[in-house]
Amino acid sequence: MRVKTADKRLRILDAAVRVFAREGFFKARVSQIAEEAGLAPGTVYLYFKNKEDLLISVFEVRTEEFVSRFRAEVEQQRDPCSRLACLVRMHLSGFQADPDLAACFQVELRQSSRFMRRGVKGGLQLYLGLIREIVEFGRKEGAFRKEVSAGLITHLIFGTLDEVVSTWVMSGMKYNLVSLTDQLVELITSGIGPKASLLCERGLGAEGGPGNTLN
Amino acid sequence: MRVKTADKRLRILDAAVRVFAREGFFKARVSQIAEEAGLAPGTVYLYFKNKEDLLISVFEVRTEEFVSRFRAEVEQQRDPCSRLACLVRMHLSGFQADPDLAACFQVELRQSSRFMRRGVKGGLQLYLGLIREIVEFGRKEGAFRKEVSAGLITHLIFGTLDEVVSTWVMSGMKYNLVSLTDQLVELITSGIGPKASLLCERGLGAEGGPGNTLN
Amino acid sequence: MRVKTADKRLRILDAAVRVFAREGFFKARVSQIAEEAGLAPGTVYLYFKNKEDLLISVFEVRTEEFVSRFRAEVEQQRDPCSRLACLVRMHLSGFQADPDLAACFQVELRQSSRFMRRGVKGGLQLYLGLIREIVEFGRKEGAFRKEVSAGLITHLIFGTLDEVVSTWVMSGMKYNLVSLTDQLVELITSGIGPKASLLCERGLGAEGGPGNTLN
Amino acid sequence: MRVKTADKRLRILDAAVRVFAREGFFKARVSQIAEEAGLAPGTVYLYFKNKEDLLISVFEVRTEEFVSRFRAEVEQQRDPCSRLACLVRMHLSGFQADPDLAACFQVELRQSSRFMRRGVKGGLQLYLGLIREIVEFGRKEGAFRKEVSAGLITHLIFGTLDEVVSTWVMSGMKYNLVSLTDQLVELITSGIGPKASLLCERGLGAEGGPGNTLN
DNA sequence: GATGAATGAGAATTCATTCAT
DNA sequence: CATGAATGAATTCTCATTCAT
Repeated sequence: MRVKTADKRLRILDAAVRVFAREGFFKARVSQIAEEAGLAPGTVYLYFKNKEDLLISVFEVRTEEFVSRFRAEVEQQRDPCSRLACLVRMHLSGFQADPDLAACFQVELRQSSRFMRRGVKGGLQLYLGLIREIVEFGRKEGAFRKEVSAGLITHLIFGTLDEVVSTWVMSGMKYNLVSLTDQLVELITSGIGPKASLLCERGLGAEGGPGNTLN
Repeated sequence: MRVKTADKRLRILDAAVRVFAREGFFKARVSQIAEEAGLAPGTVYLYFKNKEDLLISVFEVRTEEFVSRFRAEVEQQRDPCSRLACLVRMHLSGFQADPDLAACFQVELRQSSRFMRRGVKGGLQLYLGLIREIVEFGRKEGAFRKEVSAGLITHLIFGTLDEVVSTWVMSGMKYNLVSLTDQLVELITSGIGPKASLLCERGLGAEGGPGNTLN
Repeated sequence: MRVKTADKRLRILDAAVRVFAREGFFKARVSQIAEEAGLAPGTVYLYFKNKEDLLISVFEVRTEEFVSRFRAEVEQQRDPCSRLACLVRMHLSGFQADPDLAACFQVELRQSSRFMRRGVKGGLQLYLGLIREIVEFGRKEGAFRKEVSAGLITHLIFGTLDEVVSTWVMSGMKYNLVSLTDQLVELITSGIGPKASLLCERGLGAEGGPGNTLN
Repeated sequence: MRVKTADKRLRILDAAVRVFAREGFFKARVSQIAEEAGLAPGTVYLYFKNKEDLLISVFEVRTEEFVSRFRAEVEQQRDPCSRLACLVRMHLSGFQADPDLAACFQVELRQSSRFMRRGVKGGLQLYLGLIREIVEFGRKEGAFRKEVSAGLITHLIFGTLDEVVSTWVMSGMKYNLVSLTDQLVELITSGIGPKASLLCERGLGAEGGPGNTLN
């Protein structure tokens, strides 16, 4: 029973990601999500309060997965710059690997005023927390500068990643997002590293490819 | 007639900013905006195609004003770093000076799927264009690095500013946004400058004040 | 404009009586009422707050008409017993003449919890007020007793009339309701005791006819 | 098993009276009634066809109890007037003693269209039957008049009692209902005419107390 | 008999938008 | 140009009821 119940919740979440990505949040019908999950419309409301709750739950659940997966990976790196690079790469590849989820996170989710007004504390704070850990670790190790507030650095990193992914989504997801990793890390680390850019030695990879709107 | 007409258009836009900020985009009633502008509901449709067009027009019009005002100011600076600093300061102070507008731009506007899907080319591209000009100028002058794509740098700058302002809005606009200017510029320029951070000599100003969620 | 507006309100009320009587309050569709009034569904909501408000407005409007019509007639009688007889006759004939309205008042209206909880002060109080005037007048003239509270008498009269009409409605409106007038007046004025109080001299009319469930 | 089963049925009925009185028929949730009876929602449907059946069963069961209890008491009186007085007193005190039941009978029950359309033959007919027996007995004994139809008299008695109790419920059950007994009996037996028919000798008791809306 | 998770029908209502005046 | 009364499309969500366990 437990299992079947958890299973249903997940089926609804998966269906929601697909339908939200395909139709957009407002056009998406709850009945359509239910059908795609193989359930009756009313059943959705046994697991989620309403349509917006469903959208936000998608974000929360997936973000939690991301955060724990990312953290496990990140902590295998001993070098602060590598940790940052690891995060950036996973962030970009996470979305590149799941276009539906990318559309949900970068576009549809923003149409929830509850989300935009940061009425959702969980997921985003969790993610910002992970970034901040990396920042604090880098400072402790002497790899990242300490004169600028850690919060500001955290938001610079998140803001940059978010904007880059959004631009990729908007431009039709046509170019290779992950290939921007090195350039991004270089930009960010050279900014937050105390000395010049040679601390983090990374060759600057190829651009995202043809049509890269970020060029 | 011309004047009165332009006047009405402006009155509607001003009313819209207030009502959108106060009620949020979806709760905002067109009839309420009309009333606040001293007009009948139908009249709004003589000037704007629909409610979303009104929201986006607010963005376009205000952004155009911003861009031309910012550009005039920016171009008075001869030094690339100063130009960047000027932009950052104006961006932050522009929103700090008009909380209603800030709420509109950072929260309500995102609820327009047309905006989020970048169906709006004008305003945002204009603003990104202004940032890019500064970046290109800095590169030409040898103050900003050339190994990383200018587009990426542009998005780093915009993404960071946008995230910082969003965070300020969400946290209740309680701290001083403008006072973050120097730290932000330092972060950005030290990242994008070819050599170490001493190119742009700026003292790191005070933090945003108590309750600054960016710390 | 005024006239057309008033006209629409009336058209809606008339349509509502018909639809409520035909379908019952809950089965009645607002869209059906609108259609029967030759209007769009939304228009109903320009004149009435919601479906229940429509039902209650039917009651209020019609009761006000009844009360002013009844009062005009009643006051032409100089004798208290005649006044009472006049009221009873008009009450019964009012419903007998309009079966749809009878169904609305005796059945559908009771399904509004707002009405049943006496959330509606206007109409019913108005009608009870009219009955009470007759009672007070009769007491002043020495025709009605003073040892029993006027309120109780008022409710005896109203309760009896209401129950008699309800019974008639429920039994299919098959017998002649008005013909019960004289018996009712006699009962009310003289009670069920054996000797006819000859104060109010009225022959006892025929029964309501075949199938009269009140026999 | 039998006993436990009957017990559950009763627990459901008791819970229903409380919930209907507290929430009103429509707002009342079957699951809430079940919970209050210490059972699962589905179990209610082993004992009752549906929610309306539950409401009507409350009425039927309680009315049957009333009728047999009232009849036993009434028949101990040998005098027709005393029988009537006994009925009136028991009717009033029955409701006064159980405010939840009063709310159910006078308000919620009327919201059942099946009840209002007299789709329920049992309980009400039973009660009307009891009243009628008293009327017929009074006629046989020469205490009640024969010129008026017994049915009409029955309905006068019931309508008056019903209206008086309804008014008491609506006004918040604040005054003493039972103390109206004597006045009511006097009114019914002797009418509203001026001279007290001394047939039924009963002192006119005190009014219902302060705030009595029947005054 | 008892359970309670799942069902799915069903319509009131809002409000952006129109267009006759 | 301006009005504002009228329109009508469009869908979430509830909760009584069922039935597999």
